Amino acid sequence: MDDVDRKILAELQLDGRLTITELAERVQLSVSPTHRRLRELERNGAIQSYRAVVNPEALGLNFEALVFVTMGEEDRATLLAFEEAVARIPNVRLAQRLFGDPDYLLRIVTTDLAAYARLQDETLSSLPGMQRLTSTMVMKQVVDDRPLPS
Amino acid sequence: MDDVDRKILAELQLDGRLTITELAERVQLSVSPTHRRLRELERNGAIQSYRAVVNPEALGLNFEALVFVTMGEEDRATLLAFEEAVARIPNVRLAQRLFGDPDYLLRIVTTDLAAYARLQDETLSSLPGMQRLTSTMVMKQVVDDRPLPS
DNA sequence: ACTGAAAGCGATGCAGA
DNA sequence: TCTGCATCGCTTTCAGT
Repeated sequence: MDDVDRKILAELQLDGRLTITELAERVQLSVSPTHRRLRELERNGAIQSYRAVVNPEALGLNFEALVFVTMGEEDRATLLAFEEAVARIPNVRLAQRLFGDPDYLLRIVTTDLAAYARLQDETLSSLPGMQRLTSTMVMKQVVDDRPLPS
Repeated sequence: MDDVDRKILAELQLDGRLTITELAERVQLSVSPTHRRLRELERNGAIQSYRAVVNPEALGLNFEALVFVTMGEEDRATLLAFEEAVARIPNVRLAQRLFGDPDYLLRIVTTDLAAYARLQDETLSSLPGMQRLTSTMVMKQVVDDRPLPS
């Protein structure tokens, strides 16, 4: 992991479909070693995947909420069951376990407020071990899933 | 935006470097119309960009925190100044304005706790209009920036 | 570990239905 | 709007330094 590798990661976070030819020009190296470095970054897990960034509104997903979860039981089995249940809900884009209170943050997208209300009532509020939910509507994306800093 | 377009978006969220040839097979169409549809999805903004998903640890970014921000002043000019200042901090991966309290959520990555402490003291705690910060360390990614649901 | 070249394969554009 | 084809460029591998 030298400066060239870091530059490759930076460029591919900005444009994940860069051709190796173009990438080679940007890192000032010929095609072969650029190709070799890229494959190695993929192999060793520095590059986890490639993704198209899709506009949620194009899919009619116009509503986003953050949910703060406080757990009632904190034993290992309950947390595992909670986390597996959360991972099975497709509307959950991000779920993080936190230190302190709340125990979890969930980032959730739905088509609209009504769909969210249904999701909370039918699914979220009966997650295993969950004691209390506090949810907040997102008004605006100020910084929207930016690349990692160098 | 028909079912084929939705399928294209779903596939490219799973693998943003799919070749058009491979994509065409997955959506059961020949290469030309698949190509045409893809370019149209890019042109109309349904596909906003392509990204390599990089493992933060590969770049030594081992620390993540969530910061809840309560504003002291809420006039338009102050909020604008706050949002612009936040957007200029490279460690901020996500910033959202929320309804209710807190006013903003920030998702922040740094190399370690010490670097975060420095960032909070030197930068975050003097953001324009900011009244109060509450920060929480992230213990674990349960669901890590998943594709949008279909 | 990089350079340069050769071969295979995909992207892109076009004719025809 | 689709299929099928032709051209061009990129990816991938390999010999040489």
